[in-house]
Amino acid sequence: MKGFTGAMGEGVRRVTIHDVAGKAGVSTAAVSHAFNDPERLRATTVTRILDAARDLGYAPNPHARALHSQRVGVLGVLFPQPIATVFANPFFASFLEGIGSVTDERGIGLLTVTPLGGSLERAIAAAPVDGFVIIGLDERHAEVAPLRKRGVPFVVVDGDAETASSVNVDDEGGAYAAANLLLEHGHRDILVLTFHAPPEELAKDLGVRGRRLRGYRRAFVDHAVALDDDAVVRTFVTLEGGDMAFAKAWAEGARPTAVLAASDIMAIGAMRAAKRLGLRIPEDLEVIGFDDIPLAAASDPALTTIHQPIADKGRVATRLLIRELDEGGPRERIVLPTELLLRESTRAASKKSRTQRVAKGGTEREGKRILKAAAH
Amino acid sequence: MKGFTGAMGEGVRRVTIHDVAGKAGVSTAAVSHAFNDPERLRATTVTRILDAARDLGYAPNPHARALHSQRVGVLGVLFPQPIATVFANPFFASFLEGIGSVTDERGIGLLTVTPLGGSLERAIAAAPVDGFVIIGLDERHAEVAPLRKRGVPFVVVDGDAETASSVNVDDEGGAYAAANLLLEHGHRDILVLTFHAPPEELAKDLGVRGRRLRGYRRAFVDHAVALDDDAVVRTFVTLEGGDMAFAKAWAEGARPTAVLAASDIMAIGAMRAAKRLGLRIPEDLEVIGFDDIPLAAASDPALTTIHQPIADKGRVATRLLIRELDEGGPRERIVLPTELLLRESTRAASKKSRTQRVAKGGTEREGKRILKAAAH
DNA sequence: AACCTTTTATGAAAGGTTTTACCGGAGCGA
DNA sequence: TCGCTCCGGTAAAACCTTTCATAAAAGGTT
Repeated sequence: MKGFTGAMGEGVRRVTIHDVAGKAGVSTAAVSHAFNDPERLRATTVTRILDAARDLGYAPNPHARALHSQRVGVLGVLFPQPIATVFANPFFASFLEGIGSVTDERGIGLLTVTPLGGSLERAIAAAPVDGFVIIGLDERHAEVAPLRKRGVPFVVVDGDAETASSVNVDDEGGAYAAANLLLEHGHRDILVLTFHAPPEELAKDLGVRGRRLRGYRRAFVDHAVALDDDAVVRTFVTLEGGDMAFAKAWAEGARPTAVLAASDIMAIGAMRAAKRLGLRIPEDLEVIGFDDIPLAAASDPALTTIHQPIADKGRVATRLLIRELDEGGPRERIVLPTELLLRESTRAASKKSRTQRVAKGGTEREGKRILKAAAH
Repeated sequence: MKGFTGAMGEGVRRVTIHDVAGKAGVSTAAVSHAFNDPERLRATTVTRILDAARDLGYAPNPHARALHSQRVGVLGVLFPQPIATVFANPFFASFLEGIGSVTDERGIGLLTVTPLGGSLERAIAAAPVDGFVIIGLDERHAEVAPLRKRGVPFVVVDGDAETASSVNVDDEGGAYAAANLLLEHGHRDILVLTFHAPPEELAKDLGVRGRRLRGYRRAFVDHAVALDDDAVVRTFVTLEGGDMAFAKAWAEGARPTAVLAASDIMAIGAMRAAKRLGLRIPEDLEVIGFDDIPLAAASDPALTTIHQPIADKGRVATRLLIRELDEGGPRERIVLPTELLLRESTRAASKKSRTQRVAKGGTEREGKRILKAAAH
């Protein structure tokens, strides 16, 4: 860890508990008590101390406090990618919003932790936090393992964990519903857009990518439709990635009548490419995404997609972590429901409500029930 | 500060430098040296210590390190509002992206700090950071003043500061350009949407709001057009705020031919209301925003606006702060340029490039030059 | 072998807080 | 008056690391 090396701005030594004790004519212990357990002291003494503290502008040193209590009141959110890309991604924005709503109400700080000089492990070691929410990284990941050893509690989101709590959404069920919709519409030539992943995940269809792909595949099997390997394309989780992937497939002669994208942003990219090629959506091409990012509703046409409760994932994970920190609560595996959201990029099949539930999903309320049920 | 109270997850006492020293048969000082200044030790000793450390899974305690060195390697970003609203706001997302790009490359952590139980002051006191980037808060703000006393360096963004560096954009110039465009298009009945602000700022037209309003007013004066007080409406910086404000003005009989909004999101809200009322944009109503958030380009019609380099503000502020921390660099006042971006919510006036520069603005490169120039 | 100079390693202090154990005194009942 | 409890407060240890001054070891000279 490099960080800063130079000297402090001004030479103003910070006022410490000793200064306050001196001014108030008491011991440092008394000052500490005045702040943390005023009952133990005579009322007059307390006010005398508090007055002195205010005059001096005293505030307890967070580092000293943390060192002693082994608690800083800060939670780390561990991302596998540079922070700039994190904040540029609306998915993470929603996720952080969920986490933030909990930390805020508990008066806890939020530290974003990203690879330090390429190494997540170093970043983890240097982070002054009480626990981690880990997103999109498997517990088995080499960089994460040391956490266990250090005894720092963590919760895994969008990943599997044996030794820690985990929060996931029903990726497979959502993917099944998405593929099922297109197959029911009669499509037989569907382009599947999925994303890049580390080799070990690819090999075993692990992680989010694997689960979604499994859902797609299961629907194809149930409809007795073959899913050609050529029809499954891996690309980047960006608008450009989706655009390129569709354009490339088209250029190579593919003529899909529908697109099944494992992420909204790729779906929107594919729509852009399709429109450029003169295709009408949904008349010539039906498109369905995954995630329901804010842009999905605003895109043209509005994107039919699988909604997943992104902010809720953050909220649930954070509550779990805090409980583990506070009470050493039990490990849990939470799976939140997903939901099919019919918008304009697919043809209306019935005159039912535009928002219909996925068979395997459920309402948000059910999601909370799942959480509660699992809590015992 | 409440935070956690309970016991640590497992009883596994963390491995300390003493454990490593014991295992390697050396003193704790030697272990410290092995990590921080290996040259001082014999090579064989170093490897022996490092091996022991690895076996034990040792990592230096960040809190102890921070306490001793008076440095944690974490920067705080101070927001005047709950964290959930922060991450929900694309403006802040861009801003954080800029900050993050710098902290990341320096291996520094990023802590978001928001009011703790309603009090920013308490949040500030409890935050384990080396310095703050303060956004949208005046240095004179009662909650911020204690920072000075505590000797924690900070940089103010979108606010004025006497005793600290500040980073702002040319709000007034941008606003002038926006108003000027509409006035040149011949509009005489313009609805101005501005936002709520604390009373003291309102009174003196301080802060971002004041500067933008000043720019609008100056243009009106230059065009010898009166700006009626009724035509300046204060509302919330949300889509709903802009929608409501326009609808209300309309309901009260106002029939503006153009809208001058001090923020994109309000402009988009106003467009929504106008479309609902059957107005065509830009034929019946020209609209211009401010900020150039991502949504501005995606809205329908695409919003003409004043671009401000949001991410750059974050980057510049962070570099300034780090320099002050490292070298105690001098205070600076940076003003970054703004830029008029012509899109679809205003009528095309000429066949020139769709992006044209504001007289008082400049390119990004010029922005950097300003920074550099000011650095001496 | 004695002495000097480097090199290598250590002891102890410092950094600021919280907390445990304890102490002196006051009040009270016997 | 003795002995007990309770109150208000304090001393000192503990949290873990880094660093300064210094000691010990190693190596080289005479």
